[in-house]
Amino acid sequence: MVNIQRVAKEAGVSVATVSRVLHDQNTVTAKTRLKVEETIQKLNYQPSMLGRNLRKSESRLLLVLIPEISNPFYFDIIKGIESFAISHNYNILLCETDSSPERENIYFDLVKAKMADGIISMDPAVNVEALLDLAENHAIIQCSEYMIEKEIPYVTIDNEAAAYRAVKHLIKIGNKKIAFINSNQKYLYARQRNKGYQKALEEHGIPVREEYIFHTEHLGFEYGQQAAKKILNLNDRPTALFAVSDLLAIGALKEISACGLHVPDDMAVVGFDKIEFSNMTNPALTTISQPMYKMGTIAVEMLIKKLKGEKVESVILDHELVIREST
Amino acid sequence: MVNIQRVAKEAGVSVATVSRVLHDQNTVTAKTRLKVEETIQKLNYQPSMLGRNLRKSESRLLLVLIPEISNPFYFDIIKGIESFAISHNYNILLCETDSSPERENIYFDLVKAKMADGIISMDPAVNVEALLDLAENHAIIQCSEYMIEKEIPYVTIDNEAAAYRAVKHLIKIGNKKIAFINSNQKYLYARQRNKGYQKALEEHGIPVREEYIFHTEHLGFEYGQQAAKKILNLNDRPTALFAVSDLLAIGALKEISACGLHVPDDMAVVGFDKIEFSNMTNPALTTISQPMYKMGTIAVEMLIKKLKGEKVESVILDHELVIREST
DNA sequence: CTGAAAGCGCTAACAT
DNA sequence: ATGTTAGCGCTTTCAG
Repeated sequence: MVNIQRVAKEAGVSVATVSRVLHDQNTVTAKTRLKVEETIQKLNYQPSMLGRNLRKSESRLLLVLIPEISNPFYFDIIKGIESFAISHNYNILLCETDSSPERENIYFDLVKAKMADGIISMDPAVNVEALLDLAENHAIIQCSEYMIEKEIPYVTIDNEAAAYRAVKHLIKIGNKKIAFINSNQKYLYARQRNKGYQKALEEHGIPVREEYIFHTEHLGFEYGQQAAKKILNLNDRPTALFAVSDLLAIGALKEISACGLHVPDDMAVVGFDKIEFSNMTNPALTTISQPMYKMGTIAVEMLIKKLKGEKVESVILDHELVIREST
Repeated sequence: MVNIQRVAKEAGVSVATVSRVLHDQNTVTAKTRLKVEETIQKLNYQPSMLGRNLRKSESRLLLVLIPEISNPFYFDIIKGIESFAISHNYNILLCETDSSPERENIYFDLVKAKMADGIISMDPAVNVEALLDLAENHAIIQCSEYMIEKEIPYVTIDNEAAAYRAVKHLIKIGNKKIAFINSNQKYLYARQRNKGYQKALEEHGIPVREEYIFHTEHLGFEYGQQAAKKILNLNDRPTALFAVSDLLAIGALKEISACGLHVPDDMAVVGFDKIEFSNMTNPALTTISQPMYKMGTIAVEMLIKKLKGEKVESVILDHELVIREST
């Protein structure tokens, strides 16, 4: 392996000068610079980041914690994160936690061991204690999910307002019996969306019926199917349903048509997230769209600021209702 | 930051002893070990990987190159890679190349700069020259895609046999006019699957009709839709279609039902990959399943072997035909 | 404008 | 069983 010493010797200069050339410092004569650059070419020298990292005590690696790599909700966020990070000379380590504390710990340890500089956490099931603990000495940003009253900066949308908007849309087009497929209430976003659901109903004088509200353990097609099955078996069958995730809504769509019913005539359906699939279903899904890509870029921007020691403020972004064929 | 020196001083031993305790070497007295362990606890010492990495000249980071993070084809492969890697103390840097050479180069440079130890390439559009060049001095494995006659080890399935199997199934259930949605022939897998398609037809005395073969630039729903549109407009309309990717097949499904036609009665459809979503379509998609997870674990296993300097052999895995409602 | 040298935190060969 | 020490490759301060 050819190192900086070797280049210096070959070019007849000191390692300091090679380093200066490498970093575009103007304190080098054109002539010296040329000589060094030629030598670098000739020897095909590539500076090792290992040395650099140790010296500067940084890794330029950022961790992104997500529960499941296959959840399409994260795709565009990750794209945003990646593009911003790369353009600022950071790399992204995508970490699938499976919402398991052990798995999470591996990644937390990576930061403690200086193998990564900071974390963007998108796992709603993250171990809060551990995260807060880590945040004392390390740069951490939460994306999409967050903790009220805690000092970890976050970027998110207004979940309550978004759910309210979705349900209000269902009411406007004539539905009064609206089922709600929510995920586990231990997640803040689930509680907030539940609030939005209830608020919309109450505002229109529609009583909230507990038997219309369902909770799923995970976000996946099959959980949507199961919930839909229960909804369809209800005595006083709802005419519409709102699911907190497109995945759940798509599963429900499948179940509804499997029962020979028609969307939206027999049952209107609204999802959440506007994942790409949601336009491929039959009928195409009405859903809430979040500015994913932007959320990603903002999250890294905040993280990099934090890494520099700057003060960062949390951000709440706008959402949109995308009306398609399912309502 | 508390370092090994500090621990050594505090515990009244040498840094070597601390290092020995850290690495579970038995050459340390129980008493000394205890003292050191207590000190580590007390100071909350966490060894820095930066120092370790420089010293050992390794990063324990593996790159996984994929064209698109959102392509479900890769999900289980990645899961397999991750679990095997983590259990062997490696971490995975998932790299989205967008099939762009510039983007790819960023990652190749990461390896050259010793920031990563090796690469698993799954990008069929990878810059072959650059990859072969890199492979001269670095550990590289190809997964799913590969190069014939080149020395980079790979793990894959028999694409020709799989396509042959799919088309033969369509013939068996009574189809003679079978359209084929392939991706760009510049990819080896596309050429191999094309061979399988032709072989099945020829074996049953069915002439290969050029107008039944379509090529898409990318693998995405919308490309499948477009191709299906053309197929449906054909004078002598096919009664079945085989797509080289579930994504394409699902797009086709959407288009077919949008035209008021019925699958499988008017048009039987077979996909490829058995992505999760392929079971959520209406009707559920018949498809070819590859042992993704296993492919992933084998790929890392090969890479780690290579890193150790061992000789590795390429592997070809089995596939399966999963018959569902679309045929 | 350039060079010498310290040192980032760790491992491991060698010495005791 | 434990300590001493060189050195991984780099950046940066200080001197000249």
